[in-house]
Amino acid sequence: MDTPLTDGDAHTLADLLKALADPVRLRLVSLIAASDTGEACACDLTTPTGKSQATVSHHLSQLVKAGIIKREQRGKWAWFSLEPDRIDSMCAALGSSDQPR
Amino acid sequence: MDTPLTDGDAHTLADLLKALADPVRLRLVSLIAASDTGEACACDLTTPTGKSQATVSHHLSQLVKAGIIKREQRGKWAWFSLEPDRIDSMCAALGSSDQPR
DNA sequence: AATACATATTGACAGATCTCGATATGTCTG
DNA sequence: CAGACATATCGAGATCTGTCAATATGTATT
Repeated sequence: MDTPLTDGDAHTLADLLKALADPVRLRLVSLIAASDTGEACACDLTTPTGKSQATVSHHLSQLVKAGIIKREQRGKWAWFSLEPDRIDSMCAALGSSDQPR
Repeated sequence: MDTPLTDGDAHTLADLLKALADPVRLRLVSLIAASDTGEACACDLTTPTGKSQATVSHHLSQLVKAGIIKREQRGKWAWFSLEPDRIDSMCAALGSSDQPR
């Protein structure tokens, strides 16, 4: 990168990083990513994290708000899948700032 | 990724992401990355962030502790440069978990 | 050694974040 | 429509984080 991040860009990127910077949320993302179909039901995500239903729901909401995963209601279940390219583009934004020249 | 992150891996990754998930620290990293020589003196990093000297010093310490940048004392000045590959390997760890298959 | 300067550390405060139990909302089934 | 079930939201407590003024530490200069 030739020019440093603007203040605004830094805030935007920080928000995205923050959404990912939690062990429970990383675990949720990787559980979804590791599923055969690429999506996972909220009901299957509570037990593996060892957190309460309320806590998991809260984390899933944060991931949705950050655009990292998306939510689809199907009957009484909520299904989550990765928002394609979101993490990749975050890495691209970071990658462009770690080359001294 | 075929298997989800372990709890330990998730914590490690989260710590690294957290170190980066702050507008001021992102700004610092990008200022260092954007410098001609690939390194920057602490004295040149205070003004652009608009924060106090103590705050900037604190953020730089966090980045060093996370292994994102390294510090070199040169006379009375402290020079900082990026720790090569640290961010790249973080992205690699993330990238391997955003492919449904 | 005394002074000046660059950076780090300390102590304190405000605000954010994680967590949970309790409750509300929404959806299916009988 | 009543009951059961899945998920979201609320309210509150505990902990973590960003910030700064004040002070300490370390380095060079005279």
